[in-house]
Amino acid sequence: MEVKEITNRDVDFAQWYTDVCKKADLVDYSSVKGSMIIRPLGYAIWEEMQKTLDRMFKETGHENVQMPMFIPESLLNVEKEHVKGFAPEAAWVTYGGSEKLEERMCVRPTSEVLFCDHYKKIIKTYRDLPKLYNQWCTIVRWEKTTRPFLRSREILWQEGHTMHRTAEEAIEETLRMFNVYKTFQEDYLAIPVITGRKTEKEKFAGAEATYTLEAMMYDGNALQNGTSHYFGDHFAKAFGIKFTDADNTLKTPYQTSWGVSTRMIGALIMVHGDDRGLVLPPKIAPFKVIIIPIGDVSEKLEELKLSLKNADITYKVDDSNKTPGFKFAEAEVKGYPIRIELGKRDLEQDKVTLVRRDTLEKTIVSFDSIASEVNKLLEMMQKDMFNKAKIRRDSMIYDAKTYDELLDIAKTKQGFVKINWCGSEECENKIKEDTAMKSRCLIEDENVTGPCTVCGKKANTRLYVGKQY
RNA sequence: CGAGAAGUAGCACAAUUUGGUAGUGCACUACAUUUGGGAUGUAGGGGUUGCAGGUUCAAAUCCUGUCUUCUCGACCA
Repeated sequence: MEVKEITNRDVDFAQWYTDVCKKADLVDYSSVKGSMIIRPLGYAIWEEMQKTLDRMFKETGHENVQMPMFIPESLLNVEKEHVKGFAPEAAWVTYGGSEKLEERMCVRPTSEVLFCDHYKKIIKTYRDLPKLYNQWCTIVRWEKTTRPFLRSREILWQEGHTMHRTAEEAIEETLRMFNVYKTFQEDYLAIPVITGRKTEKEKFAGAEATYTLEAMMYDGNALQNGTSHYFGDHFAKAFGIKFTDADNTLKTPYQTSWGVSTRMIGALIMVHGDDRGLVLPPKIAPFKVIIIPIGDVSEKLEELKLSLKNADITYKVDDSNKTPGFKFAEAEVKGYPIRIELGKRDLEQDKVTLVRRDTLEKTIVSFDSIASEVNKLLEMMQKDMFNKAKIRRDSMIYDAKTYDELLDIAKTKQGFVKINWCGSEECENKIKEDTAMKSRCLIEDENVTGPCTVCGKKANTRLYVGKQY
């Protein structure tokens, strides 16, 4: 296996990202534009994400289902804001075999309408509520510009769709799942996220409110890393979903949806990676440890494997015929949290060398204490990675009081900017035209002092703006 | 979708200007020796030059179309 130079992260971030994706064997391109091949390491990371999230979904009462992949045009047309948002990027099926279809069908770009169509049939009484469904699937959006993990035409994701008896319950659900995402991203991916509501302009097509998780990449750009939507009863009304409540009157239920995708893998790369390649937070790494035997140490290797296994530490062994230096470099590209160098020199004193991937710091420990030392390091590393990312992010958040200040920051710095905002779309558009920055989310826990940073009129909220992927 | 660039072995490239046997390095395979930061020796394998047409005695090379990738913009979970 070849390990080649990776472009310097500070010289050309875009090229660095592509290099890491390819050289860590996460993805490959295919002959299908905009669809990526997720290779074993990339997919294993996704499986780790799925495993944890699926558990969290089930702990909060959700059930998995599988919906159709195709949406007849008439069904997509039922909710008009929704169609307007998604029709421009829908892929259409017009033939079945050699026969032209009477009604064309799009490949689902998201499944709200399919769930509604189904909910209409199965919700009759308040006793049927809430309905808490989730599906793991792929969706298709005909994106024009694509990049591995960040934006593709075929998206591997999870979408939760729920129906509730009251608006309050639905809002509670929207926020509950929003918090599940936040916990997952911060505790498992070690990615600090900024959370808040999207502006009217940026919210999901058909939603009443969209809550977003915004992560800052190493280069200061934002990546929307997950969303949770409250729909009110728009879709339910459009679809005619009704239930009999306890007071024997017909009512319309309230709806939510929420999703995260393999885009999170892109975030993982761009938040934690370095010039040597991928750096995986221990909790999401498919293998916590890579063992590199140096010379003939087969007897001790078996012993080591057993003690890791007994401690439930997942590992891989690189027993190829390469030189140690080569194996070290490759282990670094692939981001294994801990490398164990098992060589004769240390073993003579009953020691082994542990190297943590994030700091490349070496620790020499006694052979008998490996498992507990590894666990200690993994735990420390998980915390350190989060803190490091948070410190960097916080140092790249600016506050602009005046429009000139905003323009200056946009020109000379990278990162997010906090501003005062009057709430008008004109001001959002102006920022975008002048700086290429878009609204990230509202800042609801800060008081507004002073006028709108853009137009100088009365501001009624604080807002994060920033460039995005 | 607009502007620009590029596609020759797994990768990086040469041969294209001036049409004439597709080549180099790394990687790969076998064996041996090695092993604490990208090994060494010996012997080997791998190509319808992105794809489709056209011009020509002859096309990697010239012409047309098309696809894919990258960069920037527009669009966008």
